Amino acid sequence: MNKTKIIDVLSKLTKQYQLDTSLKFKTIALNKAIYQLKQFNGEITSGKQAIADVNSIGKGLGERIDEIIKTGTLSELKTNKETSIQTNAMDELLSITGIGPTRAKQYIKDGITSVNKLRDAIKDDKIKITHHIQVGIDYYEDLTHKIPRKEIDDMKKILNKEINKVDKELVFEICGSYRRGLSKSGDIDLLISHQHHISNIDKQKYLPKLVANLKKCGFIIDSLTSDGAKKYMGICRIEKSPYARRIDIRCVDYSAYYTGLLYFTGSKNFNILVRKKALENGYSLNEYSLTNKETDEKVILQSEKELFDILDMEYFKPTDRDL
DNA sequence: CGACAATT
DNA sequence: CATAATTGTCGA
Repeated sequence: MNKTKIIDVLSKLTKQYQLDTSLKFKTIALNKAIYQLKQFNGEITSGKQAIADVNSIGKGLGERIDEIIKTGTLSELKTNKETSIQTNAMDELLSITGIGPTRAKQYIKDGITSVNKLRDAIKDDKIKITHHIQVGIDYYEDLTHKIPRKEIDDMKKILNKEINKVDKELVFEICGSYRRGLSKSGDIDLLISHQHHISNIDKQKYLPKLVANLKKCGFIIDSLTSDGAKKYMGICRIEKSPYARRIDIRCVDYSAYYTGLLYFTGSKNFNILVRKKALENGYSLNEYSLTNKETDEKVILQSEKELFDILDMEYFKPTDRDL
């Protein structure tokens, strides 16, 4: 009860912070603190107690929590209509892919406060936009919908067929929340590699070839990137589905396949856990490699399981990584 | 080309 | 102090 109120007020404060790009890192810190407050099971009785019991809360936030407990709000929180219009506009504009804080702020200054107003401004030739933003607007409604697992199962068949057409020995996996077994996903996160190319896989042009095939068969219907040999971002759709979907494809050297698989499967919290475990065991881990810090040697993994063994931790199935 | 924006 | 790499856009 008490905690919810505090989170509620602090959430309003982050939205207000978002309007000022110079407060970028304060916003990040505040969001981190809100996340920790949500994780914390228990009452918040004072700022002092919050500092002691909850991670990511320091002196400044402690004082703010005391103020919220005492007055129910924060004096720095603006309540005027203008600010609330701006925070809502910021939320909506930032939800368009291709628009970040800098552009959103500029648009709001120009009186563009919603997706529809942005559409009008483009139609009336008032502003210029990137291709990425155009695609973000074109598919805005579609992309608000989550993807049912069954639909990705169907996509997997198409992907398997087209990947095989490029090269029979390519390996691939759909990562992200799909691999973690969730019933819905925000996008499709595809990782591809090839056992015989331990480095410079991009020279083989597997990714551009695959993208060309996926366009030809009608699966990919629009693109956010075009020339990349390592990373592709675009829009896809299967006939049965009422909505277009976001797809990301990464092509990595086989030497980085299993670290990439781990990284792109997540979850974010699980990755943090494994990286920490790696450090404790004298290794550093990122999406590209597992490196022994003593010898500076990179371990070329042959499976995910091998990574868990080296780090002396029990194997986590993908479906157990949703922390 | 380099600086900047945005994404993951 | 604040993740790093990839890609796209714009202006000199």
